Amino acid sequence: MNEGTPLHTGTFSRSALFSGIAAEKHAEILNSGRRTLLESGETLFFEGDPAVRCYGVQRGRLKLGKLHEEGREAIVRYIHPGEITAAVAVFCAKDYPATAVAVGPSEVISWDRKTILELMTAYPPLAINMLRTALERLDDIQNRYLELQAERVEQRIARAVLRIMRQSGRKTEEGVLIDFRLGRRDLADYTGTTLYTVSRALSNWEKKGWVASGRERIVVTDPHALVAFAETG
Amino acid sequence: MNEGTPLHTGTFSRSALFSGIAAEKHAEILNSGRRTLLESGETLFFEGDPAVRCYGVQRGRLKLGKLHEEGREAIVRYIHPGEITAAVAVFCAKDYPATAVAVGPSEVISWDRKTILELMTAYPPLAINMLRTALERLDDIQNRYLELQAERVEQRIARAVLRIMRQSGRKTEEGVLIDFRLGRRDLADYTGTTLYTVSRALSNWEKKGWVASGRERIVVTDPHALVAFAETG
DNA sequence: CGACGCATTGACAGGGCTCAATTTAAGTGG
DNA sequence: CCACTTAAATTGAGCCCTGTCAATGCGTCG
Repeated sequence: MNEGTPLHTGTFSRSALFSGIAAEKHAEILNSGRRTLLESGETLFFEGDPAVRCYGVQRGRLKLGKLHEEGREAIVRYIHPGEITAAVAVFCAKDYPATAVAVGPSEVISWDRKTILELMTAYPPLAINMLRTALERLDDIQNRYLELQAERVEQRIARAVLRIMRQSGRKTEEGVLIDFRLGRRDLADYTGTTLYTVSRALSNWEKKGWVASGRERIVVTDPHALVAFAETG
Repeated sequence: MNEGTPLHTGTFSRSALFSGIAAEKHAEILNSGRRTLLESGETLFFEGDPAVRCYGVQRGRLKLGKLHEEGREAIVRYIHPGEITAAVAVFCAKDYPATAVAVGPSEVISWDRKTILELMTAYPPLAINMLRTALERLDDIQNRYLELQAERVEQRIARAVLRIMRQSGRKTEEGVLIDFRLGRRDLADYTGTTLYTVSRALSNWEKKGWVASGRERIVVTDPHALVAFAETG
């Protein structure tokens, strides 16, 4: 699963989060956090008030999900290296009923509420950068909200595949491979549909030669065609 | 339209945005912005890079909408007094294809990118407070995203009415009145459905005695029943 | 190699969108 | 104050997309 070159790379310690902050301060900020290794499938919880922490992903990938009564789960987003998550849990006092599952072995750095607030007061650019990423996500989810309202399922699935591909694609000779285990069920939970509909869409695209898919594995063989479909319906 | 007592009040100058900042600095921050009066129906645009500004609502109410090809509009949220909007336009360099329409006569204060960044660097709590509200909205829209995925339309409409009621309700002897012009079409754009479906839902609830509605006017006569319906389906 | 989990495919039903025709209410100008 | 205009709301009929359920196939991992 390591062939090909990634379209997009990110490392936490030199992410946009630290722009505007002197390089020698990075280490200080990183050291005030706690490093944790996660094995594939391990779950992080964000509930339990005093102990809430926010997490930066160093290595690996987290699947941020939220439950909505009766077992129906939705995937809110994937958290890639260089990104931070669960800030909501830290800043909005109330419980944050979400869970993050490690997709593959991962490494995270976490801070408790008090520490992160002190760091932000000490380094205003840190607060501003966190604000920027929060706003980017707000924009992202607002767009997905619009799509969910206005577009047909198959179109939404196409957009989701493309979005994930841009974040986690590896260029291979076959096409762009999504380089982590992504099942039909995951895509369904991410786009708000059922695994059956996702399966039908993929079969459909496979016939047209736009993708090649297998068990928890998707390769986009004709990105242009898929983009065209995503945009015109 | 002024009978009854509001459930919820807000003024910009003493909003959560300024918590942790010395009172005498409020005026300084407010004065570095530009005051604008809007008449009902007037529209703000957030595109046009150099001039982008973010807006705080002093008085009145803004309807934040986003277009999605072919005239289909979605209402992202209502901005109430004490809240700020269009921070996305300021922080994420790209265009923010959204518009805010004044619902009733309104007054806003706005800052350009440079000014707001300087203010946040000078007053770290300002950045932290903006981060907090951004995260609250992120949480809000994530929840609505889940609802859109998991719930039936009628249930979503109920949640929307309740949400708006909590923000903009006035207690009258008839029930809780939503104190601004809110048409079927608005509710439909807010919940991702059609005005026909909204109309049917309201007719339905009217028969049950949960609401009393008229032209661009909704009174929730039995909030408990509506809450029960919103939560159980 | 066997068993479990993931994926595929078909049949079916129904929720909600679309379109069209009316009715009701608000606003406007004489 | 009333007639007129215009926009909002209601209601019905039809149909399509997509969720649901069931049966089967297949790839992986223990």
